Amino acid sequence: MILERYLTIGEVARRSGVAPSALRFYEQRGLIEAQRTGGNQRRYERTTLRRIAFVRTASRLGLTLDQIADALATLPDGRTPTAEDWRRLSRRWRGLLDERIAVLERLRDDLDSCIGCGCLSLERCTLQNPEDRAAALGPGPRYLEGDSPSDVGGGT
Amino acid sequence: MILERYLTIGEVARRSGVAPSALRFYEQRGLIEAQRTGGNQRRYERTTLRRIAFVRTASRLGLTLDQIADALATLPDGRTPTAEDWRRLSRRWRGLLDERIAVLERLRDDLDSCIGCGCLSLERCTLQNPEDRAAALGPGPRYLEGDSPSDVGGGT
DNA sequence: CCTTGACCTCAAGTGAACTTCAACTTACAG
DNA sequence: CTGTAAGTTGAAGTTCACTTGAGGTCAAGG
Repeated sequence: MILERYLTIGEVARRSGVAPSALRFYEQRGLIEAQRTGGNQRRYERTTLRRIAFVRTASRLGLTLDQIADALATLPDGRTPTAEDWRRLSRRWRGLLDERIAVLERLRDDLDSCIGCGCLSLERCTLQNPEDRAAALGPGPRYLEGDSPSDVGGGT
Repeated sequence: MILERYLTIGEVARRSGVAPSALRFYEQRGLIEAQRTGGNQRRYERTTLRRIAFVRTASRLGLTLDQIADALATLPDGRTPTAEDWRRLSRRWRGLLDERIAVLERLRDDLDSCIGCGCLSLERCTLQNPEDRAAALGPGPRYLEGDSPSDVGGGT
């Protein structure tokens, strides 16, 4: 007999906005877990929704799934995490966000001065400073946020 | 034009900080071009350095190479681009940057209020608002679910 | 002439975060 | 009991921006 009402993967997907395939993927990566029915189907505890919320939010902030897994590993083992547990983890994002905003603002200022001269000179322009590159956005294009940048890139 | 000193791919790589393999890749994607020697080696015009600077900077701002190619396509055909040409293109980045910064700031504010409660609640938390999410990641995760997670009141 | 280092092409690999596919199996309403 | 929606697996595919590797050529100095 099932006292607690567990959630199927479809229910979790609907309520979290995360596709079933992504949930399976998260499980594979050790981010979430599930019970199984006799017929091998996943059944999620309700607290998993909060865990997924954490993962999605951290992901939006630009953390990799590995980093998120690390953060989740600091949660208490035996018991269901409390609000304070989640608070503790979330607080760490604050600094990260501040940093990223600062990097973008610096980039914007540099851009302003470069628009002034139109140079994009490799020798002089701050925009071309390789040191900044590491700090900027990590590898590859991370569009953290949505813009359909197509209206800037031109075309269509 | 015969007097112009052309640059080898290695020289361009050193001066631009972009790896030779990346330069070949950019060429393949139509972002830059080069003359060839009798022995089929690339020789770059000096103005190519500025073009590469543009590509790298736009890339740092989060534009895809396709979008950058579109932008470059608006440069005048016949002549070497002037400082004003580059200025015109760069100006369009300004708005993009502003937008991105604004989004991150909003996210930070939301985070602040969420840290207050530690909830990360799917029902209440702005951070979990699916509308934001659609805008969040551009290409990539596609959810086929059209449901809003606002069903079932009581919750956890 | 010979060696060495820079260069060439094309194909395949990388990594992040998923999605899609094929080929089943399970859960449950009627 | 049966039809079917929803679930299962593992492998492979996707996108982006490159890098790496194999196998070969070119340019320049001694």
